[in-house]
Amino acid sequence: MKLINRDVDYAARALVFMARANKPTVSVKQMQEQVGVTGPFLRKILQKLHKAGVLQAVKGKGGGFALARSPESIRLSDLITVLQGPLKLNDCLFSRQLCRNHGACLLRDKLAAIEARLLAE
Amino acid sequence: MKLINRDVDYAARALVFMARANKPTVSVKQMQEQVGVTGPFLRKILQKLHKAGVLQAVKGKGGGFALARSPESIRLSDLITVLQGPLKLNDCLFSRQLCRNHGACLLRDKLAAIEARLLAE
DNA sequence: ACAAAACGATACCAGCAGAGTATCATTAAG
DNA sequence: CTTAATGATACTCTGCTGGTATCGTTTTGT
Repeated sequence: MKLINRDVDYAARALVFMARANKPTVSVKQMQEQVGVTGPFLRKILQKLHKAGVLQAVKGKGGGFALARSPESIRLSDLITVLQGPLKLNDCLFSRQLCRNHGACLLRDKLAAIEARLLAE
Repeated sequence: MKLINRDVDYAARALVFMARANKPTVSVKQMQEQVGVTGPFLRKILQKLHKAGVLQAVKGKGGGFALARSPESIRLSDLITVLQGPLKLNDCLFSRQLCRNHGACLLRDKLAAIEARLLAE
Protein backbone atom coordinates (compact mmCIF):
# COMPACT_ATOMS: atom_id res chain seq x y z
CA MET A 1 0.00 0.00 0.00
CA LYS A 2 1.35 3.36 -1.02
CA LEU A 3 1.53 6.01 1.65
CA ILE A 4 2.54 8.77 -0.68
CA ASN A 5 1.08 9.52 -4.08
CA ARG A 6 2.59 11.14 -7.10
CA ASP A 7 1.26 14.58 -6.43
CA VAL A 8 3.18 14.68 -3.20
CA ASP A 9 6.24 13.31 -4.86
CA TYR A 10 6.25 15.90 -7.61
CA ALA A 11 5.42 18.62 -5.14
CA ALA A 12 8.37 17.70 -3.00
CA ARG A 13 10.72 17.82 -5.93
CA ALA A 14 9.37 21.15 -7.05
CA LEU A 15 9.79 22.57 -3.57
CA VAL A 16 13.37 21.43 -3.44
CA PHE A 17 13.93 23.08 -6.78
CA MET A 18 12.43 26.32 -5.58
CA ALA A 19 14.37 26.26 -2.35
CA ARG A 20 17.61 25.90 -4.24
CA ALA A 21 16.76 28.40 -6.94
CA ASN A 22 17.44 31.50 -4.88
CA LYS A 23 15.14 33.55 -6.97
CA PRO A 24 12.07 35.51 -5.99
CA THR A 25 9.87 33.22 -8.05
CA VAL A 26 10.27 30.17 -10.23
CA SER A 27 7.92 29.45 -13.11
CA VAL A 28 6.43 26.07 -13.81
CA LYS A 29 8.23 26.04 -17.09
CA GLN A 30 11.56 26.33 -15.34
CA MET A 31 10.74 23.44 -13.06
CA GLN A 32 8.90 20.91 -15.16
CA GLU A 33 11.96 19.41 -16.75
CA GLN A 34 13.74 18.73 -13.49
CA VAL A 35 10.62 17.53 -11.76
CA GLY A 36 9.86 15.21 -14.63
CA VAL A 37 6.26 16.05 -15.29
CA THR A 38 4.24 18.07 -17.75
CA GLY A 39 3.62 21.73 -17.16
CA PRO A 40 -0.14 21.76 -16.74
CA PHE A 41 -0.04 18.90 -14.29
CA LEU A 42 2.60 20.47 -12.14
CA ARG A 43 0.71 23.71 -12.26
CA LYS A 44 -2.37 22.04 -10.90
CA ILE A 45 -0.42 20.63 -8.01
CA LEU A 46 1.26 23.89 -7.17
CA GLN A 47 -2.03 25.70 -7.33
CA LYS A 48 -3.33 23.52 -4.54
CA LEU A 49 -0.28 24.27 -2.46
CA HIS A 50 -0.79 27.94 -3.13
CA LYS A 51 -4.39 27.80 -1.98
CA ALA A 52 -3.22 26.02 1.11
CA GLY A 53 -0.76 28.76 1.88
CA VAL A 54 2.37 26.71 1.35
CA LEU A 55 3.38 28.66 -1.72
CA GLN A 56 3.21 32.20 -2.92
CA ALA A 57 2.18 32.79 -6.49
CA VAL A 58 2.89 35.70 -8.76
CA LYS A 59 0.80 36.04 -11.87
CA GLY A 60 1.77 37.59 -15.12
CA LYS A 61 4.87 37.61 -17.21
CA GLY A 62 7.95 36.90 -15.18
CA GLY A 63 5.82 35.47 -12.40
CA GLY A 64 5.86 32.04 -10.86
CA PHE A 65 5.81 30.31 -7.52
CA ALA A 66 7.87 30.65 -4.41
CA LEU A 67 7.90 29.13 -0.98
CA ALA A 68 5.64 31.01 1.38
CA ARG A 69 7.77 30.11 4.37
CA SER A 70 11.22 28.83 5.15
CA PRO A 71 12.01 25.45 3.59
CA GLU A 72 12.65 23.84 6.97
CA SER A 73 9.20 24.71 8.18
CA ILE A 74 7.50 22.91 5.31
CA ARG A 75 6.93 19.30 6.18
CA LEU A 76 6.15 16.34 4.11
CA SER A 77 3.08 16.04 6.26
CA ASP A 78 1.91 19.41 5.00
CA LEU A 79 2.11 18.20 1.44
CA ILE A 80 0.33 14.99 2.26
CA THR A 81 -2.43 16.76 4.07
CA VAL A 82 -2.98 19.20 1.25
CA LEU A 83 -2.64 16.76 -1.62
CA GLN A 84 -3.97 13.52 -0.20
CA GLY A 85 -6.21 14.75 2.56
CA PRO A 86 -5.56 14.16 6.24
CA LEU A 87 -4.52 10.70 7.29
CA LYS A 88 -7.16 8.76 9.13
CA LEU A 89 -7.67 5.19 9.94
CA ASN A 90 -11.23 4.40 9.33
CA ASP A 91 -12.34 6.08 12.50
CA CYS A 92 -16.02 5.53 12.05
CA LEU A 93 -15.73 1.80 11.58
CA PHE A 94 -13.32 1.04 14.34
CA SER A 95 -15.14 1.49 17.57
CA ARG A 96 -14.60 -1.36 19.94
CA GLN A 97 -11.53 -3.00 18.63
CA LEU A 98 -8.76 -5.25 19.62
CA CYS A 99 -5.27 -3.97 19.30
CA ARG A 100 -5.47 -0.41 18.26
CA ASN A 101 -2.16 -0.25 20.02
CA HIS A 102 -0.75 -2.78 17.63
CA GLY A 103 -1.63 -0.48 14.83
CA ALA A 104 0.65 1.92 16.59
CA CYS A 105 3.38 -0.68 16.57
CA LEU A 106 2.98 -0.99 12.85
CA LEU A 107 3.53 2.65 12.23
CA ARG A 108 6.32 2.73 14.73
CA ASP A 109 8.14 0.02 12.80
CA LYS A 110 7.71 1.92 9.59
CA LEU A 111 9.03 4.96 11.29
CA ALA A 112 12.10 3.21 12.50
CA ALA A 113 12.83 1.94 9.02
CA ILE A 114 12.52 5.40 7.57
CA GLU A 115 14.79 6.94 10.13
CA ALA A 116 17.35 4.24 9.69
CA ARG A 117 17.47 4.95 6.00
CA LEU A 118 17.72 8.65 6.63
CA LEU A 119 20.79 8.16 8.74
CA ALA A 120 22.31 5.94 6.14
CA GLU A 121 22.47 8.75 3.62
CA MET B 1 -6.41 9.38 3.18
CA LYS B 2 -7.45 6.08 4.61
CA LEU B 3 -4.77 3.98 6.22
CA ILE B 4 -7.00 0.97 6.73
CA ASN B 5 -9.40 -0.49 4.24
CA ARG B 6 -12.60 -2.40 4.77
CA ASP B 7 -11.08 -5.81 4.39
CA VAL B 8 -8.88 -5.17 7.39
CA ASP B 9 -11.75 -3.74 9.31
CA TYR B 10 -14.00 -6.72 8.71
CA ALA B 11 -11.14 -9.10 9.34
CA ALA B 12 -10.44 -7.51 12.69
CA ARG B 13 -14.06 -7.86 13.73
CA ALA B 14 -14.19 -11.44 12.63
CA LEU B 15 -11.03 -12.23 14.55
CA VAL B 16 -12.46 -10.72 17.68
CA PHE B 17 -15.56 -12.79 17.20
CA MET B 18 -13.52 -15.94 16.81
CA ALA B 19 -11.36 -15.18 19.78
CA ARG B 20 -14.40 -14.77 21.96
CA ALA B 21 -16.26 -17.72 20.56
CA ASN B 22 -14.35 -20.35 22.49
CA LYS B 23 -15.13 -22.97 19.91
CA PRO B 24 -12.80 -25.06 17.78
CA THR B 25 -14.07 -23.40 14.63
CA VAL B 26 -16.51 -20.70 13.70
CA SER B 27 -18.27 -20.70 10.35
CA VAL B 28 -18.68 -17.64 8.20
CA LYS B 29 -22.40 -17.96 8.58
CA GLN B 30 -22.09 -17.62 12.32
CA MET B 31 -19.99 -14.50 11.98
CA GLN B 32 -21.42 -12.54 9.12
CA GLU B 33 -24.26 -10.98 11.06
CA GLN B 34 -22.03 -9.61 13.79
CA VAL B 35 -19.35 -8.50 11.40
CA GLY B 36 -21.91 -6.76 9.26
CA VAL B 37 -20.99 -8.07 5.87
CA THR B 38 -22.25 -10.66 3.41
CA GLY B 39 -21.07 -14.24 3.65
CA PRO B 40 -19.19 -14.58 0.38
CA PHE B 41 -17.29 -11.39 0.93
CA LEU B 42 -16.24 -12.29 4.41
CA ARG B 43 -15.23 -15.72 3.20
CA LYS B 44 -12.95 -14.21 0.63
CA ILE B 45 -11.23 -12.16 3.26
CA LEU B 46 -10.79 -15.04 5.65
CA GLN B 47 -9.43 -17.19 2.87
CA LYS B 48 -6.62 -14.76 2.39
CA LEU B 49 -5.84 -14.84 6.08
CA HIS B 50 -5.88 -18.59 5.93
CA LYS B 51 -3.41 -18.66 3.07
CA ALA B 52 -1.23 -16.30 5.00
CA GLY B 53 -1.24 -18.61 7.99
CA VAL B 54 -3.16 -16.33 10.30
CA LEU B 55 -6.18 -18.62 10.38
CA GLN B 56 -6.84 -22.30 10.36
CA ALA B 57 -9.63 -23.55 8.13
CA VAL B 58 -11.68 -26.70 8.38
CA LYS B 59 -13.64 -27.70 5.36
CA GLY B 60 -16.84 -29.65 5.25
CA LYS B 61 -19.95 -29.70 7.34
CA GLY B 62 -19.38 -28.36 10.81
CA GLY B 63 -16.19 -26.73 9.64
CA GLY B 64 -15.17 -23.10 9.71
CA PHE B 65 -12.27 -20.90 10.67
CA ALA B 66 -10.21 -20.52 13.78
CA LEU B 67 -7.24 -18.47 14.87
CA ALA B 68 -4.00 -20.18 14.01
CA ARG B 69 -2.22 -18.60 16.94
CA SER B 70 -3.02 -16.83 20.15
CA PRO B 71 -5.09 -13.67 19.72
CA GLU B 72 -2.45 -11.51 21.35
CA SER B 73 0.12 -12.53 18.80
CA ILE B 74 -1.99 -11.39 15.87
CA ARG B 75 -1.35 -7.78 15.10
CA LEU B 76 -3.23 -5.29 13.11
CA SER B 77 -0.09 -4.97 11.08
CA ASP B 78 -0.43 -8.62 10.08
CA LEU B 79 -3.87 -7.98 8.73
CA ILE B 80 -2.76 -4.91 6.90
CA THR B 81 0.17 -6.66 5.34
CA VAL B 82 -1.94 -9.55 4.18
CA LEU B 83 -4.95 -7.60 3.01
CA GLN B 84 -3.46 -4.33 1.80
CA GLY B 85 0.06 -5.35 0.97
CA PRO B 86 3.06 -4.03 2.83
CA LEU B 87 3.20 -0.32 3.53
CA LYS B 88 5.69 1.56 1.46
CA LEU B 89 6.23 5.15 0.66
CA ASN B 90 6.98 5.42 -2.96
CA ASP B 91 10.52 4.25 -2.46
CA CYS B 92 11.50 4.29 -6.07
CA LEU B 93 10.54 7.89 -6.63
CA PHE B 94 11.98 9.38 -3.50
CA SER B 95 15.68 9.33 -3.79
CA ARG B 96 17.27 12.58 -2.78
CA GLN B 97 14.60 14.24 -0.83
CA LEU B 98 14.11 16.94 1.67
CA CYS B 99 12.59 16.00 4.95
CA ARG B 100 12.07 12.31 4.96
CA ASN B 101 12.37 12.76 8.66
CA HIS B 102 9.40 15.05 8.65
CA GLY B 103 7.39 12.25 7.18
CA ALA B 104 8.35 10.41 10.28
CA CYS B 105 6.98 13.24 12.36
CA LEU B 106 3.74 12.89 10.51
CA LEU B 107 3.36 9.27 11.43
CA ARG B 108 4.51 9.96 14.92
CA ASP B 109 1.75 12.49 15.39
CA LYS B 110 -0.79 10.05 14.13
CA LEU B 111 0.58 7.52 16.51
CA ALA B 112 0.26 9.81 19.44
CA ALA B 113 -3.34 10.52 18.61
CA ILE B 114 -4.14 6.85 18.41
CA GLU B 115 -2.51 6.07 21.67
CA ALA B 116 -4.25 8.92 23.37
CA ARG B 117 -7.58 7.58 22.25
CA LEU B 118 -6.65 4.11 23.34
CA LEU B 119 -5.99 5.33 26.84
CA ALA B 120 -9.24 7.21 26.91
CA GLU B 121 -11.27 4.02 26.62
C1' DA C 1 -2.73 49.14 -27.24
C1' DC C 2 -1.32 44.57 -27.58
C1' DA C 3 1.29 40.33 -27.62
C1' DA C 4 3.56 37.15 -24.69
C1' DA C 5 4.20 34.81 -20.47
C1' DA C 6 2.77 33.49 -16.57
C1' DC C 7 -0.95 31.64 -13.05
C1' DG C 8 -6.34 30.42 -11.97
C1' DA C 9 -10.20 27.58 -12.62
C1' DT C 10 -12.59 23.76 -14.56
C1' DA C 11 -13.94 20.13 -17.23
C1' DC C 12 -12.79 16.02 -19.07
C1' DC C 13 -10.77 11.25 -19.71
C1' DA C 14 -8.50 6.72 -19.07
C1' DG C 15 -6.83 3.23 -16.06
C1' DC C 16 -6.70 0.95 -11.81
C1' DA C 17 -7.74 -0.37 -7.18
C1' DG C 18 -11.41 -1.02 -3.63
C1' DA C 19 -15.63 -3.23 -2.53
C1' DG C 20 -18.73 -6.50 -3.41
C1' DT C 21 -21.33 -10.38 -6.09
C1' DA C 22 -21.78 -14.86 -8.37
C1' DT C 23 -20.54 -19.43 -9.51
C1' DC C 24 -18.67 -23.71 -9.39
C1' DA C 25 -15.50 -27.09 -7.27
C1' DT C 26 -14.05 -29.66 -3.24
C1' DT C 27 -14.30 -31.64 1.24
C1' DA C 28 -16.37 -33.71 5.34
C1' DA C 29 -20.37 -35.07 8.49
C1' DG C 30 -24.22 -37.67 9.24
C1' DC D 1 -25.99 -38.89 -1.06
C1' DT D 2 -27.49 -34.69 0.83
C1' DT D 3 -26.03 -30.84 3.28
C1' DA D 4 -22.96 -27.54 5.09
C1' DA D 5 -18.98 -25.80 4.96
C1' DT D 6 -14.43 -23.75 2.59
C1' DG D 7 -11.43 -23.05 -2.05
C1' DA D 8 -10.86 -20.77 -6.22
C1' DT D 9 -12.11 -17.55 -9.72
C1' DA D 10 -14.32 -14.50 -12.60
C1' DC D 11 -17.04 -10.67 -12.92
C1' DT D 12 -19.17 -5.97 -11.91
C1' DC D 13 -19.45 -1.36 -10.27
C1' DT D 14 -17.76 2.81 -8.52
C1' DG D 15 -14.61 6.17 -7.15
C1' DC D 16 -9.94 7.74 -7.05
C1' DT D 17 -5.41 8.63 -9.26
C1' DG D 18 -2.89 10.55 -12.80
C1' DG D 19 -3.04 13.28 -16.53
C1' DT D 20 -4.78 16.37 -20.52
C1' DA D 21 -7.23 20.30 -22.48
C1' DT D 22 -9.30 24.68 -22.53
C1' DC D 23 -10.35 29.09 -21.37
C1' DG D 24 -9.90 33.13 -18.36
C1' DT D 25 -7.09 36.63 -15.82
C1' DT D 26 -3.05 39.19 -14.68
C1' DT D 27 1.32 41.36 -15.54
C1' DT D 28 5.36 42.82 -18.29
C1' DG D 29 7.50 44.85 -22.14
C1' DT D 30 7.40 47.10 -26.57
